[in-house]
Amino acid sequence: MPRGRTKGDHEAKRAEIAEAACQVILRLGIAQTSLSEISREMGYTTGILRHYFADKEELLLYAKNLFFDRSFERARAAAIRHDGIEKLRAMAISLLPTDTESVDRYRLLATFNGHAIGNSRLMKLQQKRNVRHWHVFEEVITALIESGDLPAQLNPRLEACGILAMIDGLADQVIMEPGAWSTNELVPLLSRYIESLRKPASLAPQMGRTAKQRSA
Amino acid sequence: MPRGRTKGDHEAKRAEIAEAACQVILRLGIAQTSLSEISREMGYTTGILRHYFADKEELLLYAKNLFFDRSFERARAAAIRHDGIEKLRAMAISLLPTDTESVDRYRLLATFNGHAIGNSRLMKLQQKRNVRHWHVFEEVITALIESGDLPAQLNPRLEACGILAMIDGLADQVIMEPGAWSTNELVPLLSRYIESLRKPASLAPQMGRTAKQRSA
Amino acid sequence: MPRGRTKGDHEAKRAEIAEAACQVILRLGIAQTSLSEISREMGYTTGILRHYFADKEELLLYAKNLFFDRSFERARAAAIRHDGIEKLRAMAISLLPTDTESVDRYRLLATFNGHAIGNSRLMKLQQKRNVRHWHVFEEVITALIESGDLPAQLNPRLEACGILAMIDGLADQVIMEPGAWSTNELVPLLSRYIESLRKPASLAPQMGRTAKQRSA
Amino acid sequence: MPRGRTKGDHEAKRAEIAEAACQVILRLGIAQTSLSEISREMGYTTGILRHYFADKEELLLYAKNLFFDRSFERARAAAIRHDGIEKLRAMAISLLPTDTESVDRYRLLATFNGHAIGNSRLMKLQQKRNVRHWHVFEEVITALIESGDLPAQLNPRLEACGILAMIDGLADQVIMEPGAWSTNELVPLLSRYIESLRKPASLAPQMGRTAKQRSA
DNA sequence: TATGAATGAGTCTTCATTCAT
DNA sequence: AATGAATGAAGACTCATTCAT
Repeated sequence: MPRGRTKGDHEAKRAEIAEAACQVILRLGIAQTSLSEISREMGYTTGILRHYFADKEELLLYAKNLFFDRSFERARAAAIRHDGIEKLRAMAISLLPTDTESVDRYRLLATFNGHAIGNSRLMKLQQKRNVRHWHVFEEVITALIESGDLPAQLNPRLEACGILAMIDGLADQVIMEPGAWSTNELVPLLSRYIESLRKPASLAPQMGRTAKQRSA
Repeated sequence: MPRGRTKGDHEAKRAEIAEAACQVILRLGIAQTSLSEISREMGYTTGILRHYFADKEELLLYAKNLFFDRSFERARAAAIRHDGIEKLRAMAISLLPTDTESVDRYRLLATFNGHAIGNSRLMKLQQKRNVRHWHVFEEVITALIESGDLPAQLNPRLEACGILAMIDGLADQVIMEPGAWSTNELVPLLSRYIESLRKPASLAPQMGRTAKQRSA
Repeated sequence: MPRGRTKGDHEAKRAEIAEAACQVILRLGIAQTSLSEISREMGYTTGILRHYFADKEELLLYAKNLFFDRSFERARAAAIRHDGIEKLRAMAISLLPTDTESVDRYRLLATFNGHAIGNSRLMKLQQKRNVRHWHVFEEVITALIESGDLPAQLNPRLEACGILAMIDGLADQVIMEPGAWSTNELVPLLSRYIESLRKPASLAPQMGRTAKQRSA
Repeated sequence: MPRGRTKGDHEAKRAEIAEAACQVILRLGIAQTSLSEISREMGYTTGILRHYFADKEELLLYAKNLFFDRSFERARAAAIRHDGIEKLRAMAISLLPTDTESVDRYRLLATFNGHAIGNSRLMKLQQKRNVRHWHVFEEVITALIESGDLPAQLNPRLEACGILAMIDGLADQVIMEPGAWSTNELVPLLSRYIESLRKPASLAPQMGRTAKQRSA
């Protein structure tokens, strides 16, 4: 082999760099995340980054995708062992921030989301990830409706959005006060939400914000 | 001396600057928000900022507080005209992102939250705001339990967290795809969630992520 | 006047900076002309350049224009005191590099021309300057033809190009060996060239590079 | 050992690299010409250059010489088939930029000349090339004077400079607007210039720039 | 109060060069 | 001979901050 180095290393190194970048972000915040700090995190010098990424933006983008695009695979994997509405519940719960690693993942998500505000290019990329995410849920919900496990009047797209909202919202709370919420509290909360999809009667005729119908 | 309004003007100018800062953040993203851009937004030059804020950090902090500390007052105000569980619903709905202004408020929130990751000082400040926020809900929920409108076994603190999670989570979704979700969809979703608090039977005995108990 | 500084300074400072840039280019070459060297040349620090120029390219462009766009005004001024073919001669001679200052001007010209190769944007700008330059000559030649001072069969555009070529070519030679050519040598050479425009008989029937007509 | 050609290959590779360097310079400009771009132009990677050149400067110098040192051989070759003043004309015309290749040669010349400004070492090298260049013309002119084809009062050194100036000056114009000047225009112009050497009467008594003598 | 000139540190980016393979 | 990983220095550019007016 006349190659000075092997080719496989390249992608692995990109991942290593991305990992380092995430560590720095979590430690110092994205505003203080400099390339020199990232390379120092790895024990290298700045110049090396150029071998693997065209510029800082590409590096951050890669880092973002590397970690988040995997999360919905996790959800799919969690679903596979369950049936009926349990499938939905298993998926949702698998996405909850339950340990340091998953909390950090949500901290990174919050970072990248915040970073995308005001940057339409980044925002579009975040959108895409998000859409892919709730497609996973949408599919399962649609199947559950067809199988009769969930009421027919549910809008799968909206319900997928709702579940994701609940999960992300809880994650936001956990991020903010890591010690304040235990898995034992969050799981039942999320379970009850999913359970509530089965009796969506009250969803019927509600309009806008003045909503006075129920007082009748 | 007729300059009695001097101090008031001073505070008014601080608010004006903070407003400009938020506009710039929404337009360019916080990473691209420079002091010169903020002053240009107002039609002034950089030097003026020094008269009103010690440094950039103070300015951003002030901007953040100015807009977010008001949001839960809005919720309180919305609650006042309602009774029973309707009070809770009205508060929640009043916080939903329904127009450009409120969407922008959540975009700013996402920005500041992301910006606080990795910066413990900022994070603590965000926490405080958040705590104050769900205290408002906690109080109302506690009152509703006492009045019998909500089941006694509910944990007010946790339920407040849940409602806020739902609202913030929905806001996150709206931020990402502003046109995708209408108020007519979000309000019933949120209403159903609040409705589900009334029958928390299923909340009882759920553990961890394996959760197979209910299939018995 | 509530102004911190006067406005007139601004343009003057730009010229001062441009002047410094040219000095550095002449001393170190354009490849070694860094912004820090330019600011050091002026006794300032690097940051100041940003007040007056968006980036390095704009600075260099401004420097180029500042010095070269004036040169053909010099030619026009030189022409004004003369008539007939003497006008042409006076213009041409006024453009010759005769002292340190004018030699430096041609050294800068060579630098900027070389710098524009491979950069179509810069090249277009150089073109424009050049075109304006020989328009000055073209006009005078056209007038001299009409007045009968020069033969009617001359192509003013081509002859303008020829005179400029002669001048620039001589300047190139002078640049390369500053001491080798005296004004006393160059002026007669250029004069004879201009003189030769009066008897353009031989210009008639010459084609391409094989040119065998004279052997007849 | 059948590697008798090793050294020849080495030199051939140097030329190949130099050729690539020139292509990159013409495409991107010398300021943007990086070693990695040069090696990429050849389909190699950066490391290879080290085997053939000590550093970048040596490479560029080699590239410069490779192409320009050949040009006056071209002139000599063109001269050989002609006699009398035709010899001079043939030489001059052979140096005119008439096709893409020769235009590119002058573009490179302008680049290297510009690059040498402010760098005395490079400037001296350019000088040497230039001197060799007009020595070729000087010799021919001297011979033509001796043979009576040109007037005795001509200064061969100065006239060589003049012819080169005319050629280089025209080349400068062609470089700037490649499509603007045809060979059919340039050749007669240059021919007339050379023709004018035969009647150098007017060269006699001209001084400085005030030159009013001829109006007597 | 407001300006804008000037600073200077920090960051990204480029790139020639080295070297193990 | 050729690769490409890694270095490290240098340069452009950004920007918060200071300050004389």
